[in-house]
Amino acid sequence: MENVQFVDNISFLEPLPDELKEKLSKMVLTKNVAKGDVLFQENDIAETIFFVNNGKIKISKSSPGGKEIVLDIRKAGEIFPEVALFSKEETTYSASASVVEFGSISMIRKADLESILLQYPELFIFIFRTMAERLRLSQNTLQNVALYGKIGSLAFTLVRLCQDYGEVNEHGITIRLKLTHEDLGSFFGATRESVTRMMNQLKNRGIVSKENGYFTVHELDSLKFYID
Amino acid sequence: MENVQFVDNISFLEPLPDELKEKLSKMVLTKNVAKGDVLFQENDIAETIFFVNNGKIKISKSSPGGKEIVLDIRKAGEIFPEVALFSKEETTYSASASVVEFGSISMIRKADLESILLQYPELFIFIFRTMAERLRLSQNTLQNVALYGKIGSLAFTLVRLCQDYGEVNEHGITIRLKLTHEDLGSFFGATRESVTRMMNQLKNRGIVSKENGYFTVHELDSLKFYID
DNA sequence: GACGGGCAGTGATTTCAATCACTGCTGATG
DNA sequence: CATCAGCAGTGATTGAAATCACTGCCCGTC
Repeated sequence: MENVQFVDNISFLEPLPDELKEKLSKMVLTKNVAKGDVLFQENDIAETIFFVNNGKIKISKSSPGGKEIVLDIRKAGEIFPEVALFSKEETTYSASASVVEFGSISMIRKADLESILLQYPELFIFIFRTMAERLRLSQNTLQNVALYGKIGSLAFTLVRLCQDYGEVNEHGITIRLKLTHEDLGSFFGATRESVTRMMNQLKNRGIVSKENGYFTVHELDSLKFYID
Repeated sequence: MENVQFVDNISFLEPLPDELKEKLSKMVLTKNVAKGDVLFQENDIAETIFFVNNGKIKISKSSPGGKEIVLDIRKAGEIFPEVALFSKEETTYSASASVVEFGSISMIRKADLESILLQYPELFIFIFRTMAERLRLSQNTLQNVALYGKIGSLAFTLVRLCQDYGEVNEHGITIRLKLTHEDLGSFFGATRESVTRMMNQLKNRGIVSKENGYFTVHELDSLKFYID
């Protein structure tokens, strides 16, 4: 069954008693998604919560002028948007979600997941913690963008991506996400050209390099130096 | 009793059954605080959660260079830092808290409040919602700082302060918080001089004015125009 | 193997905001 | 009521990053 597979993909559901797992499985709808697919847009009514079984989902907000800020990229095993849980009827999503790497997602109605959470506080606590981490991240990013300049924000973003998507190897930490300079800039509001210039600095100092589309950080500590 | 008073001050505790209220009252310590008092610093071990009975508490992060970013100002009836609840042992506060308007606060051990929350899911949901709102706010601020310039951020900050601290009167909405230009700038990372120049623009256009230390917004819609 | 699209690199210029260096005002305090 | 501290206002200058306008490269595909 598709949906039995789903429960196994999402590790934090593991501690659930079999009975609840069964129940959950019946509540979700699983489907494949392709790069570029839009799961929801900012201001749509928030009725559905998503689990990522596979692939990568970009959570972002954009301005009428076409500029975009990426709040997060969710990967297998993660849930989004937790922020919509337990919100009032008619609350809207506060960001958009689109697929950046094809995969599979499972969808559940907000109210259904809420009732499961109330039956199983351990899960509720897990989601609470997840949201607390997002809040910390968002506030840290804000601090960087507001207090340190663009280079500080770039360094912060690279460190963060190393944590979430880093793969340690003999050269350092490789970020397992295909990213252009423009993509990087959209994490903190810098233009492609600015990112290019800043990355050249980092490259010349031997801190970062790029090979076939993936960035590798050679000196994580030097990056942290830029942050404070 | 001090602590019976405390429970009445915090409106979201109201739906609690008397028995739990009683229990809570025994767990909290209430004390008066004066302007400038520091309740905790970033990186202190997070063991205590606070309720504001009275007064205003500033939640902020600062840089080694002495610059500061204000994440929020909490007022009577609010709780902080929710983000620390259910965190692992030894987790530290991610921001500092200091008193900007004297008043009274009640303190409770993190673990004690957690156990109450688990016994009373309605409260847990309330806190969850509060945190979701903070996350939205933080992400919106980030969007503003990164995508719209400083004027956009200033406008956003004024709108936000109107919502949280606004008092509607014949002239418009007066923000019931004593704020200097420097204070305003610290919400989004601008210097005093920049805020002065931008505020002059807004003043000349009749959008905002300041009388004995309090800002009044005359045209909220014009401000929103700066945001998008 | 030629073509075209998407991304990176780079110089020149402009724009926005920080910084520096003052003056002026106001309200609290001895 | 004189003094002083803290905040606001303002011009000049500097600096960081955006914008504009290109060139060059790599890679997929026709």
